[in-house]
Amino acid sequence: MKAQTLNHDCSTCQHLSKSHFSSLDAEGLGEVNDNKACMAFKKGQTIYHEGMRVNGIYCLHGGIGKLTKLGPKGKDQIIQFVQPGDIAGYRSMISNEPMVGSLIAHTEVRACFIPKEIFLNQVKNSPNFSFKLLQASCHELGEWGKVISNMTQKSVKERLAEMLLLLEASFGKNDQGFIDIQLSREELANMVGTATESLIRMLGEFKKEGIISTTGKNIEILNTQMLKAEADLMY
Amino acid sequence: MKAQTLNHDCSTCQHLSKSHFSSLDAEGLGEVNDNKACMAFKKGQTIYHEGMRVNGIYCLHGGIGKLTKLGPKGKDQIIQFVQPGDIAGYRSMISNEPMVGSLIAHTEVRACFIPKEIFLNQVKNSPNFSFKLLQASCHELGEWGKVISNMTQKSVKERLAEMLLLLEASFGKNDQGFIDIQLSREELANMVGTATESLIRMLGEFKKEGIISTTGKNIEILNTQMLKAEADLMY
DNA sequence: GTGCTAAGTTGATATTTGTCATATATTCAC
DNA sequence: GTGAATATATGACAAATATCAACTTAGCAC
Repeated sequence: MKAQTLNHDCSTCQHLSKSHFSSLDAEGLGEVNDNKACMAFKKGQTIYHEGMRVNGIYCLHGGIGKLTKLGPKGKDQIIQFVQPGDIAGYRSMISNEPMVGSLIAHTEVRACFIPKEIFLNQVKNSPNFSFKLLQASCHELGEWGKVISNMTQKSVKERLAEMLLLLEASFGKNDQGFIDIQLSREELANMVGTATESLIRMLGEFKKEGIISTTGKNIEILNTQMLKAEADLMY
Repeated sequence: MKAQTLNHDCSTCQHLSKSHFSSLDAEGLGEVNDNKACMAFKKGQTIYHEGMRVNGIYCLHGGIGKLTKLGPKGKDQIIQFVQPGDIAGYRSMISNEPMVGSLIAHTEVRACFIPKEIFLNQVKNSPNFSFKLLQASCHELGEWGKVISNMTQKSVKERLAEMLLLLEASFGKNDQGFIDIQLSREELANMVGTATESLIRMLGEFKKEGIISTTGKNIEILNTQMLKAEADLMY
């Protein structure tokens, strides 16, 4: 197996088309490319900490990152996953606030660090890019609004059902039909906002009803319709 | 009492300085001013409905609006209040999605409707304005992130305590020391994400402990420190 | 004022969820 | 491989919260 070139070129990055950076012109992309620093992070490593002021953003091009937020009770809640093509940390950069969450390498992660000034230059100079970011953040606000009303109004079981559907939608299935991300029961529990034991019980119920099956950390959705019904989705 | 002029001028609007429109130049503001339509809404009236596609945004200059989101159980949850100087609906306009919530006049409301194309013109032509919006939406994302982890990890009592503090912070106190917004018990319950009866009980506990006092819909915070402790705020 | 309606309150009880203890399984260093 | 650490699972119980029913109060049209 050929070793992956660590310091690859943005213009030939296979994730460029999915990234906001695709709306930059050649000059802008060149500036980013010339000033970025490619980095590799081991599984479990913290890329940046909540509350920190970071001097740039990270653009993932390999692996999966997780954005976690320390809750008032000291539990780390997973707020969002970061996948190749996604950029992390731009919110804090733009609103000039500390990072609202920590970015952790959930698998081995490869990411480019782009210094704050270079990033802000693009925002300033490229109306296209800036509008793309604005669109993205507005879209995300809508999504988070849904999350808020789901979290406050749905039961744990409904939230779990919905989360499983969301995980399958964003990570897809692997060859064996399992959702293509590995999460511990504790992580699942933290995402849904419940105790680990409760989560295990509800997973068990779904298994008993034949809606899902699990092998270790692998989860397969057997009956999407029933799961949607459990999630109380009307759409 | 002199009747308020309905169709007032943006450039002399007393809320301009608090509004994102303040970052427009004279020409841009003029374009907005020439194309806006001032409107008045009675208490309880719906300004726009969730799921609708609206052809513009609303800029409040009088009264209080509430942004509500229909939860999966059919309960209307208040997601956010809209105060003079705030604009509502810009997210959907920019991400080109249906409105994520309904805007309801919580008191009598006066607002200007600014057509979509005029608004988007300013976004396109004024980098300042566009960046302000980007900053605002990024800031809001941070706030909503906090809401998500609070909602999922805190108890109802803690959430109520925090909400009371937030209400006082954003609406202030009136002459008699009451928080300067009137909300029904049901609305309070929906904001916190609990049943009305549960909310009443917890308000009762706070009263018994001397932390707050209530007269009808009026609520006064008697002991901010204790309320902060109840909210489990570490900051 | 009378009566009507909606909002607020309270108590009893059911349901959901969390906590603690403990058992079993899995992983990993060595 | 062995054993220690960690993750997963299950049961019993406690706490938090929702639901239902009844009742009281406040607001409002007439």
